[in-house]
Amino acid sequence: MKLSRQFYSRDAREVSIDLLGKILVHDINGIKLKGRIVETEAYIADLDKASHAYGGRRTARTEALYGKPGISYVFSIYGLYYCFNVITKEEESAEGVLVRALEPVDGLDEIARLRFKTSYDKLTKLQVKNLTSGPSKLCMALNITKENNMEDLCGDKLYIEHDKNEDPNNKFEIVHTKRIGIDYAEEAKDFLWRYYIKDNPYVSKK
DNA sequence: TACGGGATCCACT
DNA sequence: GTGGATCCCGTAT
Repeated sequence: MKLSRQFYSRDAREVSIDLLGKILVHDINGIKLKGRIVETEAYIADLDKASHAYGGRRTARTEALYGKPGISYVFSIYGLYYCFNVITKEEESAEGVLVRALEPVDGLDEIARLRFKTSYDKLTKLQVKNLTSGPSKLCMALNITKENNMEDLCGDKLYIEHDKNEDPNNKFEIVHTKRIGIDYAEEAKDFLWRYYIKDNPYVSKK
């Protein structure tokens, strides 16, 4: 079952936590690439010097952050990579969740090809671990690019769904810790706004 | 119009 | 653990 607009219409920190264990799906001409979300980070412009929209900064790039909950914000970084966020809370609020790592679930051969140009069964152990264990790795793996910026995740192409195999009696443990790669953000760099599933091998950094 | 740097990854040491 | 890749965007001139 697909996550509803309502799911996204909450504080980015709550959404970050509840996204753990959910399945990100990119439908590429009928081939479904799927990964279980195992690591997220919250960004809340009003409180957060690490946010691209801090201080009400509003440009062509950050426009998605101000959009309605449940749309994507994909930005490019270091000239060659992309990062994927989901927008939360409400229009004009500039809150979002960076999806930092996935555990590959479906479309494994296609994912392996997109990352390493080979089939899944030919991957080394290290390559398997590196398939989706980082924010830009997962974009390469699921073929998420700037073309997917401001995509409505309540649509049929790029969306997030509940994991039907999740066992409600055996809930995973969630670690709350500091975010990555934002040392410039002064006090905000110490906010415990990164969340991950304890002991999952695809988490980008312990 | 120019310049500097980034919510990263990878190869190499 | 370190540095290079590589380009788009934000900010200043």
